Amino acid sequence: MAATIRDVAQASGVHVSTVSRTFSAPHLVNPETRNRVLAVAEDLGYRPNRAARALTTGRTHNIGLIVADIANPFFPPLIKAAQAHARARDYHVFVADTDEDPQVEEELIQTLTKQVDGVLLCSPRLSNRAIERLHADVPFVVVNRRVKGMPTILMDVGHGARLAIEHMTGLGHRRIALVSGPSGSWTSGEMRAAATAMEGVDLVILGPNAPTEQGGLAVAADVIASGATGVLAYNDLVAIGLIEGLYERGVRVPDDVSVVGVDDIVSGRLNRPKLTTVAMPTAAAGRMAVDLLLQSVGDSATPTLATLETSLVVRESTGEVRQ
Amino acid sequence: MAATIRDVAQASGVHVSTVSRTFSAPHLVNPETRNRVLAVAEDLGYRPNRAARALTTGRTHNIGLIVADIANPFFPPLIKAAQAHARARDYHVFVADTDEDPQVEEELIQTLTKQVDGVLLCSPRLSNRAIERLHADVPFVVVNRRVKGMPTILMDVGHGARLAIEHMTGLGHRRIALVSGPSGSWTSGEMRAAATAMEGVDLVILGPNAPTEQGGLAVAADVIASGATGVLAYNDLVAIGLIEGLYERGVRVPDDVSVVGVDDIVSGRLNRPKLTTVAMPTAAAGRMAVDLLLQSVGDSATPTLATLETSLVVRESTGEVRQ
DNA sequence: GTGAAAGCGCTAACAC
DNA sequence: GTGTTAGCGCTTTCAC
Repeated sequence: MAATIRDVAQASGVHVSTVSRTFSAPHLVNPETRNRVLAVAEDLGYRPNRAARALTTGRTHNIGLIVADIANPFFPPLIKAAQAHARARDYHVFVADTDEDPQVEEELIQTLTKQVDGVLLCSPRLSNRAIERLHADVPFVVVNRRVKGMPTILMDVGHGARLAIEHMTGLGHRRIALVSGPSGSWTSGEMRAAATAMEGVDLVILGPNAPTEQGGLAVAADVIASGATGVLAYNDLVAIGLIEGLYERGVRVPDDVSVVGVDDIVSGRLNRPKLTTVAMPTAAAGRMAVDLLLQSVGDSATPTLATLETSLVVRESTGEVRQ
Repeated sequence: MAATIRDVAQASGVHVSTVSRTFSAPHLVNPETRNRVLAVAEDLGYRPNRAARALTTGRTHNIGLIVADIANPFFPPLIKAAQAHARARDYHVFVADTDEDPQVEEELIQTLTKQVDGVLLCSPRLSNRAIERLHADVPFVVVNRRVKGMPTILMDVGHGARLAIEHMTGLGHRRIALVSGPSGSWTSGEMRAAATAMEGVDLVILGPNAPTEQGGLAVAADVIASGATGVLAYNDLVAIGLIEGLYERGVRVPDDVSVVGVDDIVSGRLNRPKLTTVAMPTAAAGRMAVDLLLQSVGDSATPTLATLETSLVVRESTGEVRQ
């Protein structure tokens, strides 16, 4: 059995409270005693039990990170960044995957609340009502979704959509197709709003579509039928599927049609043609979400909204319109 | 503040132990009482505090999952599967990323041990000595690495390598290049051993190489110089980089050279040419690792070795040798 | 600066 | 079948 605080106390001839202090309030203990305790602790391989500590302090030093789908390439960079950032602040992170199921998500959060100081909700499927209810038990930060009065990280995909469309009109494209995502998606809504508001663009909206390669593949025929020469896809997966679908129908990218994705996942960089895309600041979002969460754990009454900028990465899937 | 066991006891007119029993040993309590307690608990939104429970039972119902790099596309399917499987068994999972740093890894495991019942180590960078030392404090399962006397999940990449090479020789390729991975890698060693043992193959080994797209890109010139017409790459990332590098040098895949990867990451399916690859059973490995871990938590004395089969997925990056 | 003691939320003997 | 009690490993008053 691993050493406990009592073992250390006994072995160093002080009482448990002194040992406790040397770890949680070192300045309160005589340097000499402190060093002795530290030496013994080192010797015994003692490490404070965080769970036991949590019982009295109310701080678990854990956070929960809930994403829709770990295997969706959009998430791993966010998870990685959030985890690294949390750990640098001495927090461990539970990660869980809801498989896009609201039921699972709610159940999950409930069993997690007691073990964490807060939860990071990434693109939750839960209703606002459910989120607000759960919020009574544990602090939240939501990413890419708006829930009133809740700390939020948004990625400004509307701006990215504008950049993408301007990029294409700059290349001479007039008729632009927006391949939208699932109907409930906040991101899709933002893209649509931004695109619709732009002037001098002959916009056609296609969708809703599944946010996957399949979704892109399936919409290829519609894109061709629409007569658009420029396409902004809901995300990179859709863009890649679409390019594939166009290719199968003898339409070349970027020669015949230009395609822009959203997210900047790894596959887009690896693919040929390399995908022009709206880069989402996923890593930054992960870090900032952790910061916001840790901060709102301290003082609960500060809902904040942070909007992170997106940018356009021009690669090979866009080109000048054919004469 | 959330309801505790005492609140429930008081509100339902029984003692805490009875409440405790209704949750952890329901059969020991009178159905009538049990229902009453359950109703009150539901009403109060009571959920047992798992951390507190762990303090007395010694079972946290958490596991740790440590991977080298969350953003490496090899891992997310494993993480996803392990997490889902664990949760189905009422376990939560901490996931952590060591960024390939042994120092970080060891420190991480140490702070995690008290909060988990066991740790899943995926392709650890730690020395065997360090692993064995840590093992005194917490059960482990290691994936794709051999540590004596430790429960292990291996993916039979040697078999996959044989399949890949046979596939290429079957297409008429005689001279085959093995683009190996980092020198310490168990996977790379297995591939090499399997390839070397094959007869009737004119094998040339290139490497070690970085396990990344860059590694593949950098080795392209050597592959061409080697005169090989078939290549087995350390993993898909390397294969994709290599194809890119060959392409830049005017060498076409599969027309001039056939390339096989290992892993079966998403990008390989999305890329053109779609990658022929040795599919690693990552999801199955994740699930099985959890099973093994949970089992070895029960009875500590059963180190087991499970070897999972790999398979060859033939897609578009391999073809008949040019006449 | 250090010790004593209570208590965090829960389980596990042991009584009855 | 249920109550009583001790205690898991730790922090935190409160004394001294």
